[in-house]
Amino acid sequence: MTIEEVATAPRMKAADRREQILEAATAVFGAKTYVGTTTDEVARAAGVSQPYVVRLFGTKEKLFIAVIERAYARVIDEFRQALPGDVEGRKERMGAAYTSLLAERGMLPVIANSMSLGGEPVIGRVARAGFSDLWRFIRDEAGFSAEEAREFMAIGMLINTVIGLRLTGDYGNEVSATEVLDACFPDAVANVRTLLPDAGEPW
Amino acid sequence: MTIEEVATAPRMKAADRREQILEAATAVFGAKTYVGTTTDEVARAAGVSQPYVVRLFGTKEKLFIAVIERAYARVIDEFRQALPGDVEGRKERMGAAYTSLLAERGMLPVIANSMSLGGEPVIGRVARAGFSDLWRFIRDEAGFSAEEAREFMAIGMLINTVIGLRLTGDYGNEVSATEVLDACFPDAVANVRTLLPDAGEPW
DNA sequence: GAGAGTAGTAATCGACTGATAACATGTCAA
DNA sequence: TTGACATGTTATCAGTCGATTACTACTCTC
Repeated sequence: MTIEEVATAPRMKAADRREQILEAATAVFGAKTYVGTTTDEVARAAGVSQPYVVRLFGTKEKLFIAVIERAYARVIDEFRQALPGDVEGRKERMGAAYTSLLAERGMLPVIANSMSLGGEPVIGRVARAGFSDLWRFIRDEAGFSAEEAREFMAIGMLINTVIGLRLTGDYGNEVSATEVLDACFPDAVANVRTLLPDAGEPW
Repeated sequence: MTIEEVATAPRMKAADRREQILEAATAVFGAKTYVGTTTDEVARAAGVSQPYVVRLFGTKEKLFIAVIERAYARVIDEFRQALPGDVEGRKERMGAAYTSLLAERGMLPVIANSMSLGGEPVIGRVARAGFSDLWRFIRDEAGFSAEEAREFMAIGMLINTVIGLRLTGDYGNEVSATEVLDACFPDAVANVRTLLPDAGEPW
């Protein structure tokens, strides 16, 4: 049995396979949006057949809901890990925690995408709940004031925009992109750019 | 010839019909995203047949590009009208100008949607150009510093999120939503809510 | 070692969608 | 008024996608 075969070996335990599919789905949904993604693309990214994806999650909608619930939880978890330490540096640490999630494919884009689906009856509810959880964490656990929370979230949304637009590819070539990136990622532009393969499709 | 017939009367001049379709398309694309919208929905919203929409604009993609170019231009135009007057109040006037665009169905959502389509080869380029135009206007014509521009844009993106999530429906019922809305629309919450029919689909 | 549950695939289908083709009707200049 | 062009429509198609069905193969327990 070769290593490659092990990587996509069949007969994985269902829970593990679920997690593997969720990770793949996050990447694909993040790159191509909820509506723009086919269950077959998710399946191939996860190395399983399309019907299996559907059967494991019921419907494409339920799969997406699992993806964004996992994503919101992941962000909050990452924020929580950034809490300990001096209070003055807390905001910076949490900001760094957020951008560090760029390394996890689709994690941020999928959240951004969910925030434009408020019109969807089911997904909309889940997305609003996720947003609410996020906001409450920042206010209650992180102890931000309403103004601080607004500013922090606002910058986060701007970062999402920069990611969604793939502005990183214009860094250095286009004045606006360069300025925005410098503004969003104060001293981490070089680092961030290594995480974002420019025009590369699947984040 | 009845008035109703006049309203959707045939034989409109092509330029007018184009504009009418663009307006309808903005509303529909704004409510259901680019990928999630069918050319037939746009056609019915505009009161014409689906093939005619396709023939007037070539493809669905070209139609969407026309929609977002029009939307970015509209926003900048609205900002420009807010420039005259004392410099101190400029930022507030521009903010009000932005939220006033909520009255134009789909205008803001369509821009928000375009900003998540950076991965699309053609649309992505147009969206980045629109964003760049916006940024340059704020920096050069409005005279914002880089920090001011970042903050202004960031709040704008947060507003887009609030809109996309349909958070307004939770105002008063849900603490997070109430706080965010109060933070985003300082003294215009009541006014803004009249512009946003809560759970209503087509913004 | 057998059989029952678990993990997975191949085949297929109905519904939808963007686009095209063919055709119809209104308008305007000469 | 006529004919050429502009403004539209109906009918239809080829491709795509989520979901279902029926089947196979592995694995673990008793």
